[in-house]
Amino acid sequence: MDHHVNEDNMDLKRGSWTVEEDFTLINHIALHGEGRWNSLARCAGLKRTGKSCRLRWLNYLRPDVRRGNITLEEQLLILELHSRWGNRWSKIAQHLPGRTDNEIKNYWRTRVQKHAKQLKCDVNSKQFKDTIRYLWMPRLVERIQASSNSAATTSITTTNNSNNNNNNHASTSVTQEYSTVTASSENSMGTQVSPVSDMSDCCYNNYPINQSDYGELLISPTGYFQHGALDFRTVDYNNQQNMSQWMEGTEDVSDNLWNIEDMLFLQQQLNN
DNA sequence: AAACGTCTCAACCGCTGTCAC
DNA sequence: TGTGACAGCGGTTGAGACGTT
Repeated sequence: MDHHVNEDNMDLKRGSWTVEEDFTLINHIALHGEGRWNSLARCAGLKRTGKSCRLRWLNYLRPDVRRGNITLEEQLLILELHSRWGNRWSKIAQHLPGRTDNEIKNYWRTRVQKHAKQLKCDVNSKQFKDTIRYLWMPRLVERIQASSNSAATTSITTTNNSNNNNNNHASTSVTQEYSTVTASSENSMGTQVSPVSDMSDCCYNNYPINQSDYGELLISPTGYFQHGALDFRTVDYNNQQNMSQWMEGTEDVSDNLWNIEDMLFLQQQLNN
């Protein structure tokens, strides 16, 4: 058997896909459907493994795939779902329509882990997770609110069309998701509350929400964040320059969620 | 302009789970 | 029950883009 596999592998192509290969794969799937990837690769005349064809289709060629520009709402959802499930990328991707596990994984590695590195703390540490949950995520919610409010204001001043609510659907529903999970997870104080009951509950498309609910989302379920119980002294902030660089951030949306108040708060924690 | 470092993301790899036989 | 084929997952890599000196 190995001999057979090796023989087959001898002329297998690897590396980047060409336009012609993409075209062949798309056409073949349009005619015969996806699945049975090894035989699909053979029948289509592609000198690729079934795995490679599957990956190319799912991550790039599929018509409903969305790439680039991960929105604030999506960032919030990724942070939240990762806090719940860890590196279960495909499971997380199921709740971001059009996004692939690969893209979410890349986002996490390039954006989120970068911050942990800059702070010189473990990305899996409780401190970093709390920083995400009680500083980064509320900041995202604020920004989502701000952008949806300004969008609403703009549309009110330009038109009285009652369908404008649709513009805010993604941001409202995703913050509802954040609210639900924040209230249902375990924090670093060890408070255990009930998990979300059903997978379908998690899909942010399913959540209607009132704008007035936002305020409550910004308060941690136990309130411990407000009174310094979050012990940032255990985080290695000796390199204050690194922290400042992180807070002041780069052009990336997720890097600009910090303002001077956050910095002061963190420094207070250090001094206590 | 060139050399170098860093970042991004598409693609690959190894492993595990599932299913048909 | 064992085995092989395949699908799917998470971790890792490397080419190219981009920024800096």
